[in-house]
Amino acid sequence: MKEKELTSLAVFVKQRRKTLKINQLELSEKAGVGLRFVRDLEQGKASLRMDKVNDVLRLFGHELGPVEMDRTKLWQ
Amino acid sequence: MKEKELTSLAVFVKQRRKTLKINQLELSEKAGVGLRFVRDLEQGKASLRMDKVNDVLRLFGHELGPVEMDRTKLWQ
DNA sequence: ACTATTTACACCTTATAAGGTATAAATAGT
DNA sequence: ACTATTTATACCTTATAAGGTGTAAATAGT
Repeated sequence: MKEKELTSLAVFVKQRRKTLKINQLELSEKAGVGLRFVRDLEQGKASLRMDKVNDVLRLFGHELGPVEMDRTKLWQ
Repeated sequence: MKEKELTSLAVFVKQRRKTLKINQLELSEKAGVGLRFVRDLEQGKASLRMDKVNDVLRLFGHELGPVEMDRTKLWQ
């Protein structure tokens, strides 16, 4: 049981992709990134490159920016 | 004249650091990243690793997340 | 203006993300 | 249940970020 933490970013991308009714391959092509990258992104990999993530987010009219940490994370 | 675009993330970090009255070296130590990384971050380097950026943002109670693109960027 | 501190930039090495391919698992459609 | 499609995981190579060191430029303090 891996229980990998699903980040809000991962959830965001997956949900947006679903709304567009496209699969990971199509998303990767539209974004100009590799299929493997989209997979890693939706799986919550933490060490991705910002510029590549932004290539994907741009399709949804979004980009990476600093947001307040959710308070449950603040004390560890 | 380089005219490197200063991203909102870069500005955010620099401003927060200033309010804490610490220099780049101190920030890098607190965050557990290299000095060079902090420099690149404040200079707006686009290809940084998300996890390292988050190591810095955590000090300010923030983290990377998807935010709406500012509308001026939407059509190029 | 002078000096000390801080920040920027270049070169180099090492660590690792990105991406391809292949396979397995999961999910959806009938 | 069966089958097709989609998604996840592993192995490998290549590209490049991270970080150290050194030097130059910029900024701040007097």
